[in-house]
Amino acid sequence: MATGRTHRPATRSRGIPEATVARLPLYLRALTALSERSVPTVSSEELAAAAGVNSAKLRKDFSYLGSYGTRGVGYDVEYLVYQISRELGLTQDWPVVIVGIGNLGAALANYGGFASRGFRVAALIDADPALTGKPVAGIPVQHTDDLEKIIQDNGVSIGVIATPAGAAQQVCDRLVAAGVTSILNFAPTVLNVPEGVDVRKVDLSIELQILAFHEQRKAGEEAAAEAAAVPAAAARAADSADQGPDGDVPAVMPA
Amino acid sequence: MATGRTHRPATRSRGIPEATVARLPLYLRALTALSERSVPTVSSEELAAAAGVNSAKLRKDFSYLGSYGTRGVGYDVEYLVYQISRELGLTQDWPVVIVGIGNLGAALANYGGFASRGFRVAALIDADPALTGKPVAGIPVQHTDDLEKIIQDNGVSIGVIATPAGAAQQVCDRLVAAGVTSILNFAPTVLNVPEGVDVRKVDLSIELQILAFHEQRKAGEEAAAEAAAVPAAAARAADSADQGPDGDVPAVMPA
DNA sequence: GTCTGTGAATAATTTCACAGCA
DNA sequence: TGCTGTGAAATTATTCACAGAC
Repeated sequence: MATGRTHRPATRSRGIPEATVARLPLYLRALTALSERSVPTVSSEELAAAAGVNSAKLRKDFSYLGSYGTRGVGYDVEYLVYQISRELGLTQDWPVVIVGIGNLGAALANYGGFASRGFRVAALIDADPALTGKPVAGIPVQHTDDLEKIIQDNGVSIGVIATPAGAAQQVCDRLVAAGVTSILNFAPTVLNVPEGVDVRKVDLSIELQILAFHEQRKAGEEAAAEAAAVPAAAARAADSADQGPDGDVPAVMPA
Repeated sequence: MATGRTHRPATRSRGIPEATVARLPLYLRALTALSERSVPTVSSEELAAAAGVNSAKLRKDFSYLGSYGTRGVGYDVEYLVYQISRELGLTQDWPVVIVGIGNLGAALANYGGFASRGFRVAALIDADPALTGKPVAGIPVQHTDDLEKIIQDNGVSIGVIATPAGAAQQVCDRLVAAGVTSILNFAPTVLNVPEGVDVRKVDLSIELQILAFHEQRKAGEEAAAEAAAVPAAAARAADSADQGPDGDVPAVMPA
């Protein structure tokens, strides 16, 4: 699989930096909460705190969207909710299909956060005939055989893959062939897609691994620091000291 | 590796950039797959393709870990698996608790990707007494009342929150008070934690929203020009050429 | 010749700090 | 006065391009 190119256009889609786009949903959520509490306006400082970012970053982000605030006052909550929703494309209805209705697929089907934000679960699809017809989250599961028809009948352009890793690429290929151009992938595998198709990946174990890295550093800062700064042989000696199981360190060493 | 002192703000995580840490699990997964196929060595080009990144980035990333490759040859797969695992802290056992055993919590409990990477689900915890004692993924669910005891008895330092948003902060506070210092949060809310506690967030709907943004852009540039007049959307040439400027790597995808 | 490791160049992102408007 | 909007500076990340080990 050397074709590589599966990622978004490294350049800004329009004027908006990718990092900013990734934060817009955070702001939107914080704003929605304020809106529900009928808060009329909010300062960059307050909103930033609610979204978990700092205020300079938030103001910079908003500056890419336009000048939607009022100096000396802050931002109008409702207006900003609308502007961000529109910018994210959430003022329209997005039918999505979820493929792979295991535990995770069922969790996704039940997840309220989709429906409340312009996403509509148009269909659930699974390869297991035993599931076909059974309702999950009130939606009957359909069989993979009908995938193409389902996509086309519902005008689906966003697909969610929650299958085992082994099935993901095949499902992806079929989704893309049927017209899907954005894929949210929960399967722990790298998907190959043609130019023009966006893939985002959510990997449960990757996040844990990143936490483990930081956790380990908290546990013993200096020991780890030495290990990497020192030539391989020393590093290896160092860690065979505290590792026992797992057989041993692979014998092959460069140099 | 250049043990030499570049003046780096010692405030930051050791020498390894956060962006690199976030990619190590990707490399590790690709390497594990190669290892299972008994592939002895791999070049940066091949491994990068398997991990979905470009080779210069991969080599740069590895250079932060040390010089684990062999010029003219590539990387020894087993050795690299070991080094990255060690760097990520996966050579030790991490007991984790999952709090909130709904659909998502059950999916996480069943997820094989944890066990295979040094994470051990030490306990499942839920506030619903009806669930208490029932096994999920072979592990009996325990009641929230015992949260502190469970954390302490099992020496848990990593907690996973899969509760509804409303319960997340409270659960988080109790986890932290009981000694947890890393939290993986699936609840759609911003968690407040004291200094020294790491939080990573996985938000299912945020990813979909980012996709919708790009999808909208694909659908028609003119729609976006509705409210705010922007300079014409320069349709930028795609970044088609991705591989090295030298020889094209043979593409696997048949157009 | 091949392929890694890495300085140097470039690009993206964050932060600073303050001008300017309500 | 209070707070936004934004150039400029600082920081971080990516890519280039090539020296050097095999």
